[in-house]
Amino acid sequence: MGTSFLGRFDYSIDAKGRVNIPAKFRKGLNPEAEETFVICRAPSSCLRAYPMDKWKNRQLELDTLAETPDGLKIKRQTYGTLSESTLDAQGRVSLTQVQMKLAEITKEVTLVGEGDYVEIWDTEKFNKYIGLEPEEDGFDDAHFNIVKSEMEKK
Amino acid sequence: MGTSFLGRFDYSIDAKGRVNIPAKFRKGLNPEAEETFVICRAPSSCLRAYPMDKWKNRQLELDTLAETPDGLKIKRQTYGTLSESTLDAQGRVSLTQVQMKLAEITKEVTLVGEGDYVEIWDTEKFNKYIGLEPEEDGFDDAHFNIVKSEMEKK
DNA sequence: CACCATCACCCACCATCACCCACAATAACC
DNA sequence: GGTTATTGTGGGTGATGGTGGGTGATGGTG
Repeated sequence: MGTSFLGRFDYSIDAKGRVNIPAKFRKGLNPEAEETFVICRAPSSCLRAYPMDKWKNRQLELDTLAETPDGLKIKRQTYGTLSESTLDAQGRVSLTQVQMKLAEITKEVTLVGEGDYVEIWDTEKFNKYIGLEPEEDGFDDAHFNIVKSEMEKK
Repeated sequence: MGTSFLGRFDYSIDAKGRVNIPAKFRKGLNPEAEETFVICRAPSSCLRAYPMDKWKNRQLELDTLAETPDGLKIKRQTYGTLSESTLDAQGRVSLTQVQMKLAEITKEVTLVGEGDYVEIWDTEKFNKYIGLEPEEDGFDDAHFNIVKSEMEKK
């Protein structure tokens, strides 16, 4: 099975593009994942790291996409930023230049466990996105929009 | 079986039209492929390289196309840019003039593993296509369009 | 049949990455 | 609170992988 990834962790990326994976996540890894993550692009120009076993499902989804302009683009945008990375002896994965450029990662990195996968963000960018600065982030708007649309369904 | 091709790799093409195939992909090659790729045209004016064994399936698909104007055109556009290329001792394939012209390949080349096949692009062209510059690329739009159309099916 | 261009094969160099070790900082434990 | 285990960070090095060029065989052309 493997446990699900939960929690936020802040690390730094070194000159070789290596980022630490939280010990907690490493311990929860499925043996079938073979210590390997698939890292690719996700919405809002961030990265997602799937342990190998979980990635399989995601790939199945991608492969069923029709070869429409949108379908092709999504596939290429995903595969075109993708890499496989196996944990080194210290429990790190490494990012490619392309991935770092896309996610605007420079030095500080934030990992967010979201169940089956881990998102990798530039720390500053992520803080802005979630609106660590109170009252500026649209959290309330998004929340109330959803509540509202739920109510309209009924 | 052979593993599926995954990941992006950037190389350069030499004066003889030779492009490297990632060591990772070579290792995943099926013995039945006999180190040989079939290279042909794909949507968006790029190239696809199928290992011989996987190509067979693609050819079956093509052969079932009806002889409508569209069907004929697709077949001729595919067969008309096609070449077979066997890996040399350094693990490279070579592209034809026609293929390079079609894909606008000059020097830098990007290979994208997409499961059963590998796409070959001019690096600059590909970066523009996938929108490496964040927030300008329509990734989110395409993503949400697909999610939306999935929801509408249900 | 002679000539020339092209391709397949061979060899040599250099950059990059995977692996290894070493240390610092933190957390856990007694 | 002191000691030990764990976790995160950084850097060196040898093996592997990518690039470029030379040469003889092969096939097309006049």
